[in-house]
Amino acid sequence: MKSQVLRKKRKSQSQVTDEKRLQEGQERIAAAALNLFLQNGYHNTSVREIAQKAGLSVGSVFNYFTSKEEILFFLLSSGQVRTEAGFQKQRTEFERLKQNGASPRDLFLRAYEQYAALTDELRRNTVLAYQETKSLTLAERKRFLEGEERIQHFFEEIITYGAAQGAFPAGNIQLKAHCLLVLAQSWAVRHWALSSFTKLDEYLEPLKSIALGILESDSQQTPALVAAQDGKDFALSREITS
Amino acid sequence: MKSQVLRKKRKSQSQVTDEKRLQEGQERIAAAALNLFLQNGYHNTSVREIAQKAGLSVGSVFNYFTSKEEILFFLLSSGQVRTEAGFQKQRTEFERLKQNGASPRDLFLRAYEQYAALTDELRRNTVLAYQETKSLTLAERKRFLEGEERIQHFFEEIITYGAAQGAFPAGNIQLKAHCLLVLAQSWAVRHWALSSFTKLDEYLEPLKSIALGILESDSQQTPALVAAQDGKDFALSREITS
DNA sequence: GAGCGTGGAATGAACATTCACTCAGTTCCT
DNA sequence: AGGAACTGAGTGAATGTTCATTCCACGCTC
Repeated sequence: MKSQVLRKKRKSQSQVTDEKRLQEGQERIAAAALNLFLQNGYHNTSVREIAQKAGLSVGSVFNYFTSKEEILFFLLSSGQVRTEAGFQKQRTEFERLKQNGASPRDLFLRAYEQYAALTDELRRNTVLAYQETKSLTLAERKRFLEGEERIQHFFEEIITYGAAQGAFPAGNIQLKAHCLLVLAQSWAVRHWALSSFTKLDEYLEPLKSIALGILESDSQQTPALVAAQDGKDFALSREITS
Repeated sequence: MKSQVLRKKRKSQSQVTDEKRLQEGQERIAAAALNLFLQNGYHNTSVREIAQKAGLSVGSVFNYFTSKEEILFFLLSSGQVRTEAGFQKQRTEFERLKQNGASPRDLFLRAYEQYAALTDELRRNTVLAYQETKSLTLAERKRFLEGEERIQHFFEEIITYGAAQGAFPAGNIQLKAHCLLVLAQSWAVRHWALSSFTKLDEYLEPLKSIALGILESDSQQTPALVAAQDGKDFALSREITS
């Protein structure tokens, strides 16, 4: 796959040419940067600190990346690349499972487990993504969000398949995919609020039944409106904030 | 309630003394800052820009806030303050609804609607919170996260009450509250992925049935494990990322 | 094996810029 | 007149990036 992730401009004359060495160096620098970014934020981390943590000089960092921002983009997109690769692998696996007569429900659970496992492994990258997407240039930000959309589409496909099989209702597929994604990602993003779950499995296990509930929810049948007898109440939220 | 949110050090001699004027000024500056922070991020926004947008000079900004960071904290915590105030108001309203024989289910829906409305109104603050919590000092960051926990507790209380009434199963209350919160907040945080929902209500309406599903999910009964016949598959997620 | 040339890689002082914050002076209002 | 509020040029510190220089591993020649 090479390193098509980065589109180098190579304007500086001194640049690492050996592909293997380049990749290893990038990985090392990025790993150091990830720690610092998560600890202090992107903007409060200087290139000097990154260089020091990576065991390099300031100048060398710029032999591996053309800018500080490129390090950030490297971190964010490498998470996506891995996730998409995972889904691609699943595509082929799905065919096999379908042959074995696996139900849409099982297919989904399988995919969800794997996505959750990935989010767990890339927990730090995910957090960084939520926090620092804004620090990218407009073009890179757009590219990144497109990747996120592609991931959501995977889930939409799975749900669509299940709906076509009549396994779950067809309504609001986009919303369902969104909710499923968000709940999985929240393991990373709001990890501080889930301290009672020490390991992913403890969180994932109950989450799976919630996820199935989402899949099977039929959003067409709206739940009865509450307190409809008292019109004033609905202005309360506005009142609060004025 | 005064403005206990901010603990001023007042080291500079020139400071706005009139309480009312102070608050109004802070509101105006903060409003200008919020726009800029969301557009360009906290660190890419200079105090000069904030001052200009607020129609003030640089120096004056520092008559209202002692530091740039204090503006950020003001924005983040004012969102929380409003949310908590909203919940407090609901507390009393709950008593009235209970008298009228409202079911726990209705109580919850009522609370959820209001929280969603608040999140919608404070959408910008919420996004900022997710992005820039890291830019606070450690002490302030801690204080902010404590506020978030308090909000989650409100939901836990509601669920606990409903469970005590036997309206929904009691398992994993913390998890349920977390999921409900996250899904509501995702309207703000992942708003770009929900472009097909133009108005909060379009999102909230189907979300409510999902939320009820979460409430009623019984996480004790774990869903049947998938592909249990093929042990290798469970290592795949690890394989993907190596 | 000694001496030399070559070029990829590492270095860190230097540069230009930006920015939060200050303060001496001014304006405004009563 | 007098104090509260405002002003904005100035300050010093910090930062991303550059580049002239150094380092070093290798192959070549004698």
